[in-house]
Amino acid sequence: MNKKTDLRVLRTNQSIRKAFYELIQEKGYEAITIQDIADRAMINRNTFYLHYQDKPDLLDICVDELLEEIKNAIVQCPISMRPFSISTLETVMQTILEHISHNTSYYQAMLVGENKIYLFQSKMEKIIKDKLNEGWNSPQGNSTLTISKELLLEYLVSSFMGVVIWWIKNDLPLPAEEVSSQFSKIVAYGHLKTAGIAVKE
Amino acid sequence: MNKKTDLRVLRTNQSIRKAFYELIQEKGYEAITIQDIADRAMINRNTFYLHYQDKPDLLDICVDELLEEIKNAIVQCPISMRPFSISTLETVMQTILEHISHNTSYYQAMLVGENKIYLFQSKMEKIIKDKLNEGWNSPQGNSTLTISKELLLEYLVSSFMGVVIWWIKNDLPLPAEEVSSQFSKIVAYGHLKTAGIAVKE
DNA sequence: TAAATAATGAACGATATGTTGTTTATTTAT
DNA sequence: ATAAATAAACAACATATCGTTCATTATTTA
Repeated sequence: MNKKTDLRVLRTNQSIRKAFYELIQEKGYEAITIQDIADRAMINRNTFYLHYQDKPDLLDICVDELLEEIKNAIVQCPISMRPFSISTLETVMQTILEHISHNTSYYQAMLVGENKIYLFQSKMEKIIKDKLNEGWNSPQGNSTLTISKELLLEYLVSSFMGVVIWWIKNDLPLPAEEVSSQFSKIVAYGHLKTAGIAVKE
Repeated sequence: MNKKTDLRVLRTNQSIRKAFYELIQEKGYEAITIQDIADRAMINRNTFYLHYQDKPDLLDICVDELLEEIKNAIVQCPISMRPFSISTLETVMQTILEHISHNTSYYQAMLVGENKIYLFQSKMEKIIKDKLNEGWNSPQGNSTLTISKELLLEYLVSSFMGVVIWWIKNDLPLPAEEVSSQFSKIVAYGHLKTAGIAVKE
């Protein structure tokens, strides 16, 4: 009687999700029709509407479900920005990378290729930004930054996402610990010096 | 007789572009119908098809025209990555920022807000990446980087775009020279130290 | 086994698309 | 200034997708 106990509901729903992720990678979200999903999931087009309002509804639910997992993964990571603690930033990234490594195909569909879902990236950026922002909200009084905090956050989030996406796109070429370790070093010391590139004024 | 001399063509085309940019910001690209554009531009729906194949065609042309200007702006900027020269990176960013400041409304529509055009950002990232990549193509032999060059490029481009978008989003709060100067310093020395934030191991 | 409910299948109106003609208005060239 | 060229307007069309309704069939739960 409960919606989640009826095997038909579960099976249909699984088929829809699977078909949807496949089609996103094949033809991109916008090009997908409800009939496409129904055909691939081998259900009647009408059945789709018994489970989701429309295509954006399906996308939102998929996106939010994945992001909810990221939120849960990092919620207990401690974070401190003043003083900046390398280990905490490293922990956040490593936690996220490890979560991604257990659900690679989903994140591949969401974040890689010309059919990637920019809504997902944008929402994920917000989550990272909020998390990093926590580190500044500790009651230590305002100090005098020579750069706008907003600019700093933007910079940090952008590079963070850049590295994460690079990692997924290249099929996780390095262990999660190594990527997060290198990233935090780059952030702290400047990536050119970290990489061993000479700098001339 | 030439398509570009007939005032009717020019006027109609201008109306279409203007309507298109407005509608992108108002309701987002996907929600726009050809009829919307025709109504706003005060032309017959049919007339649209005399100028563009379809909606994606119009978008592509708008995007590529803007990007062409960016390409032209930075094509003559010298760039060197080994040794890394702060001034060259600074020059590239400053050139781009100044170009943007002369066409703010277009870049606002393309890069800011929930209706931004991710295709544009993605193509712009590629242009920046190619440009930065030039700096490595000088014949100096392979050196041993401690980080993958691809990772480094991804990091650089992501942070570059992050700063640019932040700048546009906040209505160009600082002069272009200052943003590009600070950015290159962050890149070279690490943003935390640049910002005056203490780092603890 | 009976009741509940999920899924099917057919049909519908509404909306947007892209195309094809024809007519009107404007521009260019003679 | 006028005639030829062409852009734009207007109407009509077939097609596709959407979201909904309703009756019927199949499956699951109680």
